[in-house]
Order: sequence, then structure tokens, then C-alpha cells
Amino acid sequence: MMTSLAHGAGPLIRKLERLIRLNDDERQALDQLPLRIATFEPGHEITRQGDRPQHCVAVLEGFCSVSKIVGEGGRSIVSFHIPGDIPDLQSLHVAEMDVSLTALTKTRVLLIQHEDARRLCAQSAAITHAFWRETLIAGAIAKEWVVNLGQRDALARVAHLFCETIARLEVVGLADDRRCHFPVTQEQLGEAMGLSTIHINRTLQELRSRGLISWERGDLEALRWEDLKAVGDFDPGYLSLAPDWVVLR
Amino acid sequence: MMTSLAHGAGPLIRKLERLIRLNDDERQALDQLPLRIATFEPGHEITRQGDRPQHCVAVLEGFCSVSKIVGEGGRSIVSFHIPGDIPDLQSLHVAEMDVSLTALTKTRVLLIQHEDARRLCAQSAAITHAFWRETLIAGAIAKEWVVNLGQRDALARVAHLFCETIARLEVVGLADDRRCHFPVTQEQLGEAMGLSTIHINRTLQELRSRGLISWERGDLEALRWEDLKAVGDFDPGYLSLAPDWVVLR
DNA sequence: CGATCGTTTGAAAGGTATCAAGCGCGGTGG
DNA sequence: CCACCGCGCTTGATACCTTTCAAACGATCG
Repeated sequence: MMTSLAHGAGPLIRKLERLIRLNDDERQALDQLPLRIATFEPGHEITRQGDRPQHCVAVLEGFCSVSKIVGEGGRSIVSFHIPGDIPDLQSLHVAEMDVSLTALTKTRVLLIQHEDARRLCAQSAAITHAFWRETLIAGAIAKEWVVNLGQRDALARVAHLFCETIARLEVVGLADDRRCHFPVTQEQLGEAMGLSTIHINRTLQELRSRGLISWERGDLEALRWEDLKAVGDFDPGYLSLAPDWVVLR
Repeated sequence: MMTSLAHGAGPLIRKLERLIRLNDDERQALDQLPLRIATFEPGHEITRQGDRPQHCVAVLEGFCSVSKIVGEGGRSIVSFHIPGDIPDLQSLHVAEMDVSLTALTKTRVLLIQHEDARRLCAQSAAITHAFWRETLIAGAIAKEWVVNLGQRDALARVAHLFCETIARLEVVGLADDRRCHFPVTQEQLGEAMGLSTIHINRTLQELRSRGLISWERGDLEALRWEDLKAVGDFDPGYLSLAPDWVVLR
């Protein structure tokens, strides 16, 4: 892991602006935050289950997964994270990490020292609420994954994940026209969807043969968006993409 | 639904005290909150998916489920809630409910008007953090459900749910000696675990025949706790039951 | 050019769903 | 008080989705 000092928390501010309206003081407080940027190579663990980290992570570039160790040597991916996400806000409140955070691609992250994050929260209720909202959306996505894993067969499950991913990436400008980069392996897809790699492969073939998606070398495209949504039983409501946020000040 | 005015937010205070240390001012502010208590009969929806509620719900007595509508007429239970839980905190932040909250038993709840909750948050950072923490724990449980549904077979899945439920109920004094009341039907268990009612039934028989549990008329007992934990691959870490909370003030 | 990783294919085994039907008990009404 | 009813639980047989095992393929890389 390489770290370096950085000035300016532009990406973090943009992220928070999506969650709540910041005033100048808050923007300035964020901008003056002593921030460290770290880069991780694919497969490297940013935070490990059992760690007691002293900082939070905001993803700037790249893709990460949150996973838990299962039984004997297994691993279960519990969520994917994209630029703009803060995947480990719980570390502010719970001492020991109950999950691991892993870089799926080369990933640049902002390290926010806990003391700085706490000071920010103490200074600004709006920032506290923005963090809380980030937690709420992550929870809503997790609930939808519970539905996905519990109720839908392989085809619908993968279709749903693709819809969710495209929808989330569109918000941060990383998907246009239902097309995005989503560089996960079929094995990782399987660990996330509760399916064997082999069945993921066959499911992808089915989605492709139905003309619903194309996916090569990590480039995903929904060829028939409405049909893909229908197959995946996808309703983006839970993502709170149109934030009719209640004003909290 | 019947409502009545109530004075004193004892149960809510006890709940929050588990999440954070309250000072006298905060305790008093909570105690003076104009609170309404409502009672719901089994099967009744406390809040419906699509609603725009003006209040939050704190469970005082009884059991609830949070569920989502799936595809054609299906229902997926995403979480169970026990006394002390505040299952719909997201309604403070997101206008439209993306889930339904249903009473599984006769249930008494505290209705906290959003304006009151917001005033409380504005007055006390500690209460804000307590709510946020409640959200974080709910998220951790949801992630563990993702693991449960994605990675474990029926036997382990049900065993894990029973362990989790007993552990959570012990915290609020509703389980002693690995024994508790957990009055859900096998159908509801199936909707939560992504299994057919029939397979739930066979799984319960297997758990019983192995001498791991007894379960009659909603009374659940873990007969061999350690073995049940092993079968369910249960590690209570994610529940944050021993709150080595970081002091946030 | 061998090695490795990710993907793909085939065949067999296994876990779970579905269909169909019977059981048992508490509640209701005659 | 008893017959009936309905809901939740239980059982058996079959079908289906998904896993597992085994192996080959293709690309990238040193």
C-alpha cells in the first residue's frame, strides 16, 4: 500500500453533496481535512475482518468488495463498492471490523482518520446526517440482496445485480447508455450471488443468448434495459437515486 | 390500530442506553417526548411499502417482520424485529418506504413523530449517534443474512437464524438459558430463509432429531448451544453485543 | 514455451421445489 | 357438547435447478 498526502477532498465533497446540501463552512472543513490517499492493487485487502482500523475509506477510483469469511475457507461477497462509496463507516462506531474490504481492481481511496471524521461530525450535523444516510442506503441495498438471494433463481439474480450496478454507476457518471465497466471475475460474481462459478458462466451465456447483455473483458452493457429489468425483477426504488431527502438541519 | 397517549419513554430510553450513554438532559428530553403507543394484531401492516410515514416505530412488545414485495405476489421477509428495535429509521431520511413492516404477533409500538425525532437529533448529537448505530447494526445483520442465504444450506441457514434470534433476545432479557419465545410460522420462516415451507418443516425435523433444538408452539430452545452454533456457522461478532462503543460526544 | 488465471463444456450427483394429500388442533356455531 | 372448519404442520413422490467433479480451452506473462 502506498500513501501520500493530498490537499482537497473534491471527490468526497461531491459524494456528500449528493447526500445532503453542504454550506460553505462545511465544504471548507472538508477541504481542509488532512487527507491521505492510498492505492491498492487488485486482490489486496484494504481492511481485514478483525482489524481495528483508525480510519475510514472513501473510494475514489476502482471497485471494491466487502466480504465475510464463511465456515471452512469460504468467502462470501456481501456488497460491491464503487467510487463515491464509503464502505466502512461502521468502523467509526464498532471497534472490530466484522467484514473485509478488498480491492477488486487497482483502487485509489481516501483515508479519513477517525478523529477527523468525528471532529467533522461534531462540527456539522449535516455531515453526520450525510454519513448516516450513506449507512441507510447501504442497508437498503443489503436488504435487496437478501431478497435477491432468497427469492430469485440464478438468471433473475444475476440480471438484478447487473441492473443495480448499472443504476449505481450511472449516478456517479461511470455508466452511460446502460453501459459500464464492471471488472469482476465470474468467480467473484459467484461468491456474491451464492452460485458456483460454473453456474454463473451458464447463466451469463443464457443472458447473452437472450440478447439481454453483453459482457466482455469486464465491459458490461445492458442491450435491452427494460427486458433485463423485467428478468431481474428490478425496481430501483431502494437505491434512493432520486433523493427527495427530507431537509435535516 | 388503536392509539393512546402515553407519558414516559422508558423502553426507548433503555434501548438507547444500550447504544450510547445518555446524560440527564437527553434522558429528560426523551421522557418529555409526546409519545403515542399503538397496538397491532398479528398480520397487520404497521407501515406499508410505498407509504410516506410521518413517524418512526419503536417496538415495545411483540415481534415484527420487515418484508418486500417480490415479482408476482411473492413476499420476502428481510428481517425480524424484537422489542427495543426501531425498524424504520430510514423513514427519517427517505421519503418513501421501500419495505413493509408487519406485526407477527400482537405488537405494542411507540410512534415517534418525525418532527420530534428530528428535534431530538438536533438537540443531542448522542441521540443522533445512537440512531445511526441502530442503523449500522441493522445493516450488519442484513449482511450476515446475505451470507446465510448465499452460502449455507437449509440446515445451517435455519440453525444460524435461531442462534441469531436467541442472541438478540438475550440482550433485551427475552431469552434465558438459550430459550425464548419466537412465534413465527414455518411459512414465515420460509419467506425469510428463501426456502419452501415444506423444506423448512423437514429442516426443523432434522434439527430436532439431532437434538439441537426443540420448537413447539412458538417456544424455541437450543438444547445444545455449542453444537447449534457449529451447525449454523454462527459467530455473534456482527451483532455488536458487547458494545465497546467508541465514545462519541 | 510452460505456467497461471479465467472461462467454458459435459456428465452425474445432490439439494430443494413442487404437487398432492392427510393430519391435528383450536375456534366457531349449531 | 359435538360437528365442522381452517390454519398450520406433516408426509410422500417427482421434477427441477444447481453443485460437483473432471477436463479442456484461451489469453496473458515471465
